[in-house]
Amino acid sequence: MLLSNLLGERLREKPADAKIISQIFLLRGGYIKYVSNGSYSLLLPAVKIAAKIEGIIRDEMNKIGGQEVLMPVVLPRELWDESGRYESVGSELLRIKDRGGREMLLAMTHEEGAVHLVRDEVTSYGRFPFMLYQFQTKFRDEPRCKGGLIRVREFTMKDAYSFHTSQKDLESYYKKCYQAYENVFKRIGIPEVVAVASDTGMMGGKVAHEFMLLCDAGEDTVCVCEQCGSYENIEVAATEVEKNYSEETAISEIYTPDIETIDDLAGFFKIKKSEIIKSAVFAVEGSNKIAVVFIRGDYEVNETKLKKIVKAEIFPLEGKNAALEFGYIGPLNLKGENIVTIYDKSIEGAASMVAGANKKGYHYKGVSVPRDLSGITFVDTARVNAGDKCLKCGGSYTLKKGIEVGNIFQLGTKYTSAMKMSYLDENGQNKTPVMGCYGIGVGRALASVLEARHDDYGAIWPFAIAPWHIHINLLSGSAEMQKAAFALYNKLLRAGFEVILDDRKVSAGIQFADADLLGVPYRIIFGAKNFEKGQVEFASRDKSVKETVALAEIYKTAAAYVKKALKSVK
RNA sequence: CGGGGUGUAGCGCAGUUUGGUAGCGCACGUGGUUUGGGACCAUGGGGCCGGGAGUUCGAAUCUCUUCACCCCGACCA
Repeated sequence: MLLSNLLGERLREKPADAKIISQIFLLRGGYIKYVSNGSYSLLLPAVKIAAKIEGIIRDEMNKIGGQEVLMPVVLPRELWDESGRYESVGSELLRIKDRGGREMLLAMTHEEGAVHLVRDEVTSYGRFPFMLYQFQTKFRDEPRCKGGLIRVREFTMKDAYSFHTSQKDLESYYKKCYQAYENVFKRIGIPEVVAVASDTGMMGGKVAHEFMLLCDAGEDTVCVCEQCGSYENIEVAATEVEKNYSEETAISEIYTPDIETIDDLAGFFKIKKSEIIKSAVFAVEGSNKIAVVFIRGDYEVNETKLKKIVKAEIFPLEGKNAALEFGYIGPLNLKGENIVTIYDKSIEGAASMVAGANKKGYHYKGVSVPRDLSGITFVDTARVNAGDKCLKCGGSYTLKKGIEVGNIFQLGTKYTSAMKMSYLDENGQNKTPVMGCYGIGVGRALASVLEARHDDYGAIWPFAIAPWHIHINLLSGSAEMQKAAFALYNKLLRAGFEVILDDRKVSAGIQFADADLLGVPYRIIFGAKNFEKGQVEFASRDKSVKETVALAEIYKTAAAYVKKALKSVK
């Protein structure tokens, strides 16, 4: 490739709307071009990197017995009606109509498609287990996209689906896939990706892991215990709340005008937040019920946990409601129709607490949960705080941000039973297969590598996924030097190496800056001064190699480095 | 969907307060001097000032409206 022919403008300045490292360098380096909210065109460097990432994923999927397929992006509504997801999934699912007015959808994931693909054919236990996968465009109508390729509406995803005759078999395959994922992330250059125990969300199923790159650009919060090496998504992480409550005291009603927030209360009573019972109010979707959660003042409600408890979508409620006195809601004397009260474990046994009196301008002091409330059960709805105790080892949690690059789910029979897939077992009995699914976002993986592998000037692509192996800078000089550079370029190409030659007549500074943005692992520099002495410079992008080589030797040197690198990534 | 902000050339921005010929830097074309970390001189091309409606002799600038984008929150596989 001649750089003079490469499409994709490289920018000197950071685009105003770009916020995170990978987005800035992808835009500045001419890898991607913004089209509209959450969609980008990819230019050659990004396409080449994505293809290499796909190649590595494909290799690892094949190694665990996967077979590649390709399903349609546009699916008929009927298929999603079978699983119930046409109704249950919200507006992230883009619903469209064809010319005949038939209802279609842009598949955002392919459990339905995968079951449809195999259910007529695989009707005997002898055909199990198997896994199929594809690389395919997904469209998800996200409410808010950001971060370049980190969170987009249209993207390429590797999605895989495995089918089994037992949960046990699924579990053993799940382990293989887990290992395959670790291999993928290692091979594409981000071995630091960790597996995080996670919620299964709308996918259903029991066990799930997210593979996360821990970094500040991440949108998920991961609860990490350094002591025992456990990683959990904050959505599922649990802790045992530290309790040391004071003696019971008599209850009294206190006039607290305009003291409505936890901070104000703590200040007013000169107490800690942990001495307050907080009330969090949520609307429950699909009913007129209102869930009121009583939780200790130093904790927040984890909405994922709450969703599971009320078995419905929930939305935080603020402001006016006839039955509730916002700012003064408490567990005692709470009246009102359609109110569901939920008590978090953090207030179990709590005494001498401050809580709302359900009367405008008043709070109670001296509330004792064991004494003043009866017949209640406590559930875990609390969002873990940094420093909380790890349930596994007693260590203390830290909270970190992470980018979810991939995920794996044990789905169980949610889709196979809903879509009436069955097979005959050894005894001629009808059985429902057990499913797993496994995804990796290719573009997100690309962006994640960039988040982890860059310097102040641009990308430092790991060799295995770099768009080119060698970048030749041809600075201004004699016609003879030009000839030599092109001769080397052609020789390397013929030998099968991927080479980009900067043949533009621009200053050295521009050439170097653009080379840094493109992040190619090895660089050969033809400059007049060295060339007069019969030499060229050979350097690596990560600065670990920099040597001046005789012109006669440069092919050998470059080929040796690249061959060695090629071998190491196999 | 709620709160805040921004829309002016491919990119980064000024101009809007106080209405009066649409500007600067980078990028791009041409000629020349340069050439190892984003050179310089000269010259040129590129704009419905996000869209619509209004006020006005006159609107990038004032009013109304609409759209898009960004940030915080909500949502999210």
